[in-house]
Amino acid sequence: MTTRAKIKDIAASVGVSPATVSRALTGTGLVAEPTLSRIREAARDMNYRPNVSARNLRTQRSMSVLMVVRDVGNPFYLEILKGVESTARAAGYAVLMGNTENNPEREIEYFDMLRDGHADGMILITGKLPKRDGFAERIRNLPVVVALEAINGSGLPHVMIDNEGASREAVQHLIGLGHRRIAHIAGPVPEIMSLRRRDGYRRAMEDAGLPVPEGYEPVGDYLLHTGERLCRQLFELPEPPTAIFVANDEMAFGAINELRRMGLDVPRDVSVVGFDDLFLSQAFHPPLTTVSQPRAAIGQKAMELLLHVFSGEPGVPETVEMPTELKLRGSTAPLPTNS
Amino acid sequence: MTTRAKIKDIAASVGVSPATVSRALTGTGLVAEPTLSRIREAARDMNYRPNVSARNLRTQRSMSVLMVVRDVGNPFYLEILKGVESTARAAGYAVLMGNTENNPEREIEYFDMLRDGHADGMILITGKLPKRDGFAERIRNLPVVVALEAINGSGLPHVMIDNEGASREAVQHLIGLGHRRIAHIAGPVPEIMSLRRRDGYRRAMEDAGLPVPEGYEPVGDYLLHTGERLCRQLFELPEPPTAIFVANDEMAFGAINELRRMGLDVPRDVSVVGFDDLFLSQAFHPPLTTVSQPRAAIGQKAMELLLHVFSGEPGVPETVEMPTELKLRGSTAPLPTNS
DNA sequence: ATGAAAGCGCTAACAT
DNA sequence: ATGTTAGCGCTTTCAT
Repeated sequence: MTTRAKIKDIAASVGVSPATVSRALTGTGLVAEPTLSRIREAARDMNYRPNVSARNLRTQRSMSVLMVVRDVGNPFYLEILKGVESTARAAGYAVLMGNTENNPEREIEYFDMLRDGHADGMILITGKLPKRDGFAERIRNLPVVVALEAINGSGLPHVMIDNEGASREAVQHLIGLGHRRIAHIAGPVPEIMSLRRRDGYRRAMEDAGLPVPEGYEPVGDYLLHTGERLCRQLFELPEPPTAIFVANDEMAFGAINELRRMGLDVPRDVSVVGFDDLFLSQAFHPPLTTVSQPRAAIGQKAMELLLHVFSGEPGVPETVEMPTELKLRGSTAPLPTNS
Repeated sequence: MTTRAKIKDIAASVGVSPATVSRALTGTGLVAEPTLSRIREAARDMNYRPNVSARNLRTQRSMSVLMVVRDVGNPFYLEILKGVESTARAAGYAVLMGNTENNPEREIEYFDMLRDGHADGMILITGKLPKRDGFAERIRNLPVVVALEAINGSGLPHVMIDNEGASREAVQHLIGLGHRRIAHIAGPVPEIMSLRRRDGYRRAMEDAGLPVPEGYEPVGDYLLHTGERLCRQLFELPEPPTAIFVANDEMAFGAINELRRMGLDVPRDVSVVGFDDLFLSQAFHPPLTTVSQPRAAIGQKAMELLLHVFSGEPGVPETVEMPTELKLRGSTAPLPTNS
């Protein structure tokens, strides 16, 4: 490994000034044809690569974006990352991944990275901001786009799905199958996303004139075992449900496993609908009927929004809503007429 | 957002030279106590953050590492990333994620990023290197660590599991349950990892004096539907197996679903063992008996190896082997004695 | 169309 | 213990 070639080396080798080499290689200024080719050739021969630190220092941009999630270990975010990444790459940006683990300190660290020049912009998928005084104001004009979960009153552009509408559709599907005793296992309830999904459930029930009995809306935390526990709880009620709309797939898996343990068959005895359409939802038994989110498209859109912000052009939309799709699979069935 | 404070501004405000400020803030040189505190205070007041481009340009390091996988969408890599990330952070490094999608061109791009100064080192989890002439030689001395899959003859340090030993143990478990007709659904076979797992299967069979009949080693590609297809194929053989060792969980899910479709019960009629211990393997029905890899620990170890390389100290081990664990769950059962 | 020169913000010799 | 100075590699005025 010889020492790295610098722009000066190319200049010397071709017999021009460093400035000309820079112009030729960045394609910005005009360089005459005989010189241009010779410079490009020399660069290739010498295996030249521009030093990003030097370039970034000079141009005051890093050509990187930061995507911050609350848990890198969650496969859900990966498809979003894919969408972000491909769009970013196409525009010449690298993507850095950040992981907050729900720790506000770490969120702040990532905002700091933005200010450090580590990245030119950020895509936040964390559902909340650090509760520092004046934090929301301080970041209002930072190049940040929020994905997946709204952040109350942050004023930042965000790309979302219609959680309430999608939930309503899911519950309407159950109602259409003849179910009347439909329960909802909710997500962690102070969070906007969980509330929206529960709103959708309530709305569908109300529209159909169906009651939501006491105990039909247990609150969970999106984790497998909680799905099991809350499902058991539902079936200890005097009038257990015949169908459950669960706020995410992971808890839905738990619920289905618990039903099986209780000797109930899904979908014959109980119908279950999830939300997310995880990688394995169709491999599950029974294949899960669930709300599918266009994850890659959400990532793509978020990155497009960020590029729009970068461009400095006006008219960045504050909210972009992406369509969802209710995937009808094997975990839902008509209510037997004699039930 | 006022304009960003620079080191010069702090120097002016405190009444010292920029060099002193730098020394105080980096903690490197000794700065006397009255000055030190005043500088720190001023930095905090002015909300100072060092410009990374400038620092990197000067120090010739980026304090970032690159973790490159072949598919960010695969949840399997996430736990590894977690291990890498926490270790990297503790050492002051940021982690960049790269995604090759099995495209050699993109792999080369990431190697280029290393040379660009984008990152100081790289953790590769791709199982192969671009087949450029002389590529292996060119990178031999680069700060690169390979994780999870060996790269034949790359000479790079790598952290692995004992694929052969773990597979052997898995098959021995089936043998111990009384199974004799044991098949193996393999991974893509030119790849080392698949070969090792198959070797482990063969070794266990041979040690037990069991035959591997024609057609008992179909070759797959780690995908769900392939698991289904190859499983069906196995049961079209004159003597179908009573147990299957599948090279990864995803194909194992497919196999189990296919068995159910064929009216066979797992584990009553057929036992199935997987490899990976995915997030949902214990939520699956039946819960999958499988080989668990210490993913976070693998990531952590890989990063530690990279830090060792950075340190310039000798004695970087070429291979580190991490322990696996066979998780006994519900997809395996003793062979009925009258079978 | 090309060159000369300055400077992005920081750190590290070298001096004192 | 602190200041002076130079320079990391690049891009970009400003000349010509």
